[in-house]
Amino acid sequence: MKFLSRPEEIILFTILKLKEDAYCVPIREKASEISGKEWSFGAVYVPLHRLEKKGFVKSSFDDPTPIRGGRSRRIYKLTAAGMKALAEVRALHDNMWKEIPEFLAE
Amino acid sequence: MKFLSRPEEIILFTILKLKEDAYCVPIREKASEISGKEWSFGAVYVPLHRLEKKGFVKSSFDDPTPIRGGRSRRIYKLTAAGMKALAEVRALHDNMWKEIPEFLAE
DNA sequence: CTATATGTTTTATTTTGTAAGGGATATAAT
DNA sequence: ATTATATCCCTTACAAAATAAAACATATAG
Repeated sequence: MKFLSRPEEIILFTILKLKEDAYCVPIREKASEISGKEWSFGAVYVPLHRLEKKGFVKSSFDDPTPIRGGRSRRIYKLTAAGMKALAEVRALHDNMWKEIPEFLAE
Repeated sequence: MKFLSRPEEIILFTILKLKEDAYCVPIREKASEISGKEWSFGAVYVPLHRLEKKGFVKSSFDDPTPIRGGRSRRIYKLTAAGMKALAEVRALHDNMWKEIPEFLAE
């Protein structure tokens, strides 16, 4: 197996959706929203670091003077490789399920 | 997170597809076919046992006199809970991706 | 100068994934 | 009969990943 794990997939996906605002706090919120489950910070950070190590995301501290307090934000962006990995896992799922009628999903 | 892992999903899915013939050897073959990657026996067995422990599959030795040699086969079947878990993960994926245009997947 | 809001990061534990090898039994070949 | 071969099951030991919980950092408000 060399596919993205499910948490990795969800995290990459939220980064894709959040665009400019993809830093830890909203990533965690959006991931919770999408999946309907609570995500701890560790559940976001640890995979995120791994994804960066693998070259699937790239990060930068994009905000030298934050508006309200707290440290500057580390913004994440998908790389081309990350995009490809996401697409791969999407295609896997779509191919798997495409012949199975919907009612099995309920 | 409480979703099926990706290997768990794929294994449950192959059991669903194989119906009566869902024992280890063909499960492994079909999983390889679906995912396009090699699966070791351990990669099938260990998750399979875990799935049984959790009540997502049920197994029985269904073949007292095998045709060609070897031991009798352990046949796996999805339980209602397994079906539900599979459907849940399918729905998660479908909801996630439904608004994202196809071309992002290529 | 303390409290609060906002974010990041690490650590320790549990869970999961994988490769490699061992054991069992029925038929085929000699 | 004895050996070989084909099928299949199962375990174990190691590696990787997921998660919860807590620690750390700093800008602004009072």
